[in-house]
Amino acid sequence: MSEDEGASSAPLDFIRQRVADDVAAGKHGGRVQTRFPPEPNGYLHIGHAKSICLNFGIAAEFGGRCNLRFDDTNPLAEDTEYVESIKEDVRWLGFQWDGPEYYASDYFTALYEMAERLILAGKAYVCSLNVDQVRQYRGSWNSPGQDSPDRGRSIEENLDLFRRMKAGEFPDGMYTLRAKIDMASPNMNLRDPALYRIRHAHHHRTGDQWCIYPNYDFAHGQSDSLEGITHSICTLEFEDHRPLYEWFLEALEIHQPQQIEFARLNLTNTVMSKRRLLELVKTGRVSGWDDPRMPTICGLRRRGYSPQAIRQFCTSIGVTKFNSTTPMARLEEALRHDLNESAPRAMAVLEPLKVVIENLPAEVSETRSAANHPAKPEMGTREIVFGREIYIERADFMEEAPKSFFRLKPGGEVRLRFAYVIKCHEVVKDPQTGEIIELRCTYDPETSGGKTPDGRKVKGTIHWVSAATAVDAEVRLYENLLLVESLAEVAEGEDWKDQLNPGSLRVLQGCKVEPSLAGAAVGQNYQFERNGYFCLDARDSGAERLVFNRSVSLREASDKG
RNA sequence: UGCCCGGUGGUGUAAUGGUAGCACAGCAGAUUUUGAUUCUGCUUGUCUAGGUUCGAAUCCUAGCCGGGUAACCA
Repeated sequence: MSEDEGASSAPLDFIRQRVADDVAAGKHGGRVQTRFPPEPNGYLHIGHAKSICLNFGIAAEFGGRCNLRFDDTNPLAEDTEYVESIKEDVRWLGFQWDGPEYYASDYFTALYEMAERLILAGKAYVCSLNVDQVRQYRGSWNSPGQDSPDRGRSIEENLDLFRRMKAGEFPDGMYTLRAKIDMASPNMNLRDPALYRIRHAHHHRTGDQWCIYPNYDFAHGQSDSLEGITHSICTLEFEDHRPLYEWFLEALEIHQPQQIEFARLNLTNTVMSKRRLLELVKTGRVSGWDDPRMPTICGLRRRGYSPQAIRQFCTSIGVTKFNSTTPMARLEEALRHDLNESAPRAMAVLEPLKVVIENLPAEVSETRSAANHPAKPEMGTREIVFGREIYIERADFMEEAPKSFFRLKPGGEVRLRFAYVIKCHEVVKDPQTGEIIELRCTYDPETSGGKTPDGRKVKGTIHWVSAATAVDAEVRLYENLLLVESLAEVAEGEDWKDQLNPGSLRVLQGCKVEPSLAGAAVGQNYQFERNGYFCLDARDSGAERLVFNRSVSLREASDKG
């Protein structure tokens, strides 16, 4: 990891401060152990990356360990497809969990035994209320709940019923196991929460071995405890669950990790909820979980984001309890910051306009040397060919240009990067449509390498590719998924999908790229000079077809003519 | 309406009772064979009202505003 990711000199966020205090105080013997606990019911996104960087980062910085644990207590939602993608994404981000990957389902037997212990201690009971009744009995914010009629069931009967639940004697929903806490608690989570529900469902790992499954609250804390977690870091919405988390561990008298909550990441102009992400995939609004417009880790990867850019972004946004929204520009800036350093440069013309150099014979071609990085000679050079016919960007020519436009115009000069200064003499148009189809220019042989020995100023420099050696490519340009910054702005009753940006994907065919790019490898980032950062599309590129994704554009001056 | 949590420039984030700093964005300038990069400078902030203190962004009280919360989801 690069220097600017280091946390050594940076001030500690409130969680790291707390961990540091605990270590200093010798809590847990000075040991630090965290965990990243995804539910395998969807793909990881940039919000998860924040959590991953936090948990793995803290473990690394304090000489501790970090577990990967799948929180798979709901067989209806979970699948091995998600398990595999999550493992791949965590690794790709640059983290390695300690030991094997863990699963809450590994603890089903242990959790079952804990439940029996609670029953034996008179702290849990089997309840026959259905979902609606439970809701009614729970009361409201302003009124206390009522005890379930089964709350006074004997320990023997509770144990018998619970064992028969496990044995599969009852249909789904007939009984639940509930904690006996306080139906009048101001914290709803403490009004006799459900611990176990009957679900005759196939689990992705335990198969049909179980027909009762623990709920999150009963599984999470004890899983943390079983693994010896010291700091259980989660998002803000679990804050109200902390008293329950602690209640179970105290009732069971087992190792007690400290739950600490932080604010999840919100990004502008995109969607982050698993539900909406799934909806985009299912309705075909995007090509899949790894569509380059998606804020998923695999989407960002395919888009061309580097793991270090994502990590750098995650450390730069900080960790607090304040519910904030980070501008998407911030993520993009992190990518530019990384790729500006590391990406070799190349030339590619996205919307080609042919230029004929009239004073250069067709049979003459010149080889020129081009730097792969303007500030890093150690990245070497490559050879590019200059010939009579070249392509330039249509946008780099203007027939009637304002003064502020300093690229090519009729009668004007412009420098071809790494080559010569050319002058435009004639604009050839399609007689029918009036569309500009070709420019007739001459080059100045005295300006080899773009230098002007006579000292005249040529302000504009544009990129180009030679027609003779150019390779065809498809280029995909991306914009934000959402037109609005936040879906909170969408009125009640409206479909949030109406806010999707219809221009989020623009496909350009017939782009002309320099021949060196024909050998581009998946995972290699390039800067196409003056156009942005690009990478080969991992899914749609092939031997016969070059497809490049624009990861992010270059920053652009606002007064560009 | 209860309970819990939060509120520092436009956006985020530091300052741990002692000079309100940094990043991103914005603006201005320098450099530049990428209108990129780099460099320099600038604008903008402690929710409100009381209190404690020599001194408060920080501690206390009240209010205001924002978020979370009443699945057999996680």
